[in-house]
Amino acid sequence: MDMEAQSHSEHPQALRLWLRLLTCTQLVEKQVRNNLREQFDTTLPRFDLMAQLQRNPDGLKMNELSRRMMVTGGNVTGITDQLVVEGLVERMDVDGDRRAYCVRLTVQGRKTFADMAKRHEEWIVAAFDVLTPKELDALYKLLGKVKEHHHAKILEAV
Amino acid sequence: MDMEAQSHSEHPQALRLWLRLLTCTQLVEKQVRNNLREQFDTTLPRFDLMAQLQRNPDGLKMNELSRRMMVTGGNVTGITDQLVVEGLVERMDVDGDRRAYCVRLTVQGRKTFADMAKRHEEWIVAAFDVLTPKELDALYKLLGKVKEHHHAKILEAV
DNA sequence: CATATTTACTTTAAGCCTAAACAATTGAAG
DNA sequence: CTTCAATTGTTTAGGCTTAAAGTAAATATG
Repeated sequence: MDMEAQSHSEHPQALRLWLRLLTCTQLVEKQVRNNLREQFDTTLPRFDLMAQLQRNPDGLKMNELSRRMMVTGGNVTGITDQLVVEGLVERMDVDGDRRAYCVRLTVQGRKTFADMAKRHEEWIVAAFDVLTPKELDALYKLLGKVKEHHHAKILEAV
Repeated sequence: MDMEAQSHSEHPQALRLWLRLLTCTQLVEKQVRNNLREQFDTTLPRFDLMAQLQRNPDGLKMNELSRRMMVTGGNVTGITDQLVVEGLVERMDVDGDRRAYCVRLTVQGRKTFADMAKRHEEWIVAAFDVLTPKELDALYKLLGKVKEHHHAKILEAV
């Protein structure tokens, strides 16, 4: 029994798809959150922020983190504060712009993230291992159309 | 530029798929949240709770709402409190169990929800109208496999 | 240079969400 | 009946998230 279990039959296919998309995402996401909490005593937002920094070893400015993570700047401030207290990231001054910070993983942060990322990948692979490589690819491409469509509509509105 | 834009090429296909699934869900969800706020001055959790009650005109107990919405009981308490203050739902006593409440839409709640649901359906249809009916169905079925797989793993763990 | 606008980040208030602890009731077992 | 366990719902503390307002610095414009 979950959110989509009772969608009315007269609902258009798009609505049923949306509920199922939401259900799938939430199932996987809840699993990841639980695992991060139980196995590493951390949270998904902190993991996501560190993942961005891992991909950008020279560091990122707060607004770049905000854009990449698709969350507000105030949110990045709070998560970064926590990670600084935990000693996993550091704020570095930016030459030539005293307004900005450059956020980087610390040595400890890189080590900690590497451990988490390894397990995280296993969880994700397990979540989708019911699909064949062909199905995985088909799903990826279909979602790509949805994503591009959304992007196009945003531009059109401007 | 979003969360999946920089996933490393050596990442397995499952990881790339997960990031894209998350991105798509967040794009649509953010749009729905914004529309609900701007056009109806309400939130997605309140809309979701009312949607459950709309499908169950005789009302639902708190724990049934919790299960269907896939959130904790404490969360349902908070959202219900808000909707009661707004006059959109009411708590009814349950005969024979003085612990439980039965939550129902009020007359005003049914009217308000009907307006919102109409617009909500339009937003969702628009979000996926880039897909043909065949593609919609294919996506629905692929996600169904993922969902059932997850369900099966939960049972297996017991 | 001086003013005005934009940019980068933080703070605040409010709501969502969870896990854990709590209170009250029900039901089961002796 | 009595006691113990399970169920139902709430409360609490802490973290995430946003929109909006605020601060400080950079930049554009006259």
